[in-house]
Amino acid sequence: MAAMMRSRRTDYSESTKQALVDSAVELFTKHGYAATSLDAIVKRSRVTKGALYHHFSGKQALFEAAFNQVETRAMERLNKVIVSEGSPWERAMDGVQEYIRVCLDPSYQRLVVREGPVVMGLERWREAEEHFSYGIVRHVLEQLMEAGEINEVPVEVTARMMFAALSAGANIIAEASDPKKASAEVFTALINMIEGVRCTKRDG
Amino acid sequence: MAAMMRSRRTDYSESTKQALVDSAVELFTKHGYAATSLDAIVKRSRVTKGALYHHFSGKQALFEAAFNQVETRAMERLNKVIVSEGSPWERAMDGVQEYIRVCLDPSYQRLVVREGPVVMGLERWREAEEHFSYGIVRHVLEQLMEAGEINEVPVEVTARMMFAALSAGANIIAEASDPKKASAEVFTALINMIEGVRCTKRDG
DNA sequence: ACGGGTACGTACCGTCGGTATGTCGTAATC
DNA sequence: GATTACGACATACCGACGGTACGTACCCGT
Repeated sequence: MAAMMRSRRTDYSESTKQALVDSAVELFTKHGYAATSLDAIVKRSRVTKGALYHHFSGKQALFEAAFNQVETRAMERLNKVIVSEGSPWERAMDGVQEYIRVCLDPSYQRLVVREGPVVMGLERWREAEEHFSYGIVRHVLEQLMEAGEINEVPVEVTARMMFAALSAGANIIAEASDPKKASAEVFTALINMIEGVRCTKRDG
Repeated sequence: MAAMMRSRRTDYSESTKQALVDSAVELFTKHGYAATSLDAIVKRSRVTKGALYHHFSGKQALFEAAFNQVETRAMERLNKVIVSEGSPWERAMDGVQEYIRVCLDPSYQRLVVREGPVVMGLERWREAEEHFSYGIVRHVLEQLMEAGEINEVPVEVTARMMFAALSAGANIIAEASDPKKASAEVFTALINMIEGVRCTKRDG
């Protein structure tokens, strides 16, 4: 017997759920969490609050769904770059550049970087970041250490702080009147920071 | 004619206003901006909403008053260290250590670092930070460059990213089970980052 | 003493997150 | 193929909270 056929109802259901998440991402990005009413979200999704509360337990849960969607998309982009060929150092540099590009996405900035910790609470946010962007930064850093590219450093702490510097850099670029110039400056500033821990035996 | 005597009424008025700000700082720190109701604040201050709306235009304005109080106290501590004697490099290091200590204040973390940009909006927050902590970081960095301690770098960008790394480091320490160890790790990680831009002609 | 203005207190309104309940269509069961 | 059961919503409503309108007591200069 063939696998149970996917019912039409299920299609519709997932479609509305996806519509709710999409609307949430857009409106939360544009106006922020607090300034976005559920009425606005369901209106844009052409459903009612009944539908929303059928799929999600509340406003926070909807935010987390939106958060996860944005994070997942960002992580997919990053992973492509990280696993490509090249030396660990090169891949790390490519990763940095790609992450800066990721941070230029307004949704990523607003939902993940800025409002995430406030809305979800620090604990849950950290938990989520562990599986996503921060986890990647940490992974890259560990690979660099294993490859002998950089000195031994407290990984956890360094990764977090580098991650924060990265996010801040992305914010600068996003607001800059001259993104090209800002992007270059951020990149050099980052390189400088990383040079501080780079193994002295190697050269550029 | 002598200067107008400070009336008893004015004393009372400022006292209530101060009580409102103090309550705001405490409750916002403990439960966050959204989870703190005005009713709770006025109850703790033993006044009513009429008093609150007489002194402040709304919840946001009250938050900014609390924000400014926390920031001002923090800045006073930092300025004492920065203007003390010693070489630019030493003063900078002292400043870093003191700022880490400042960041251990839960009010500073919650109001200034985390909720500030979300509640006040990025624009107003940046504006405020320009006069406070970020302004100091930038100032120290410029002094180091003038003194020839570090290489020429894009000041604005580097200052912002260093500032972000600092804040992240403070967060780590605040949550760590072993604050002493975390504090040491954060400090070394920071030194590493700064070493990346330190002028190579000099030695430790 | 008295008019005026400051510093509040009281009562109320609109909005918004959340809930309880009804309804309609589809899918499993016989 | 009629019946039943359940999933996927819609509708109506509640309580909490931010904000407003208005009233009032008290001080202060004249």
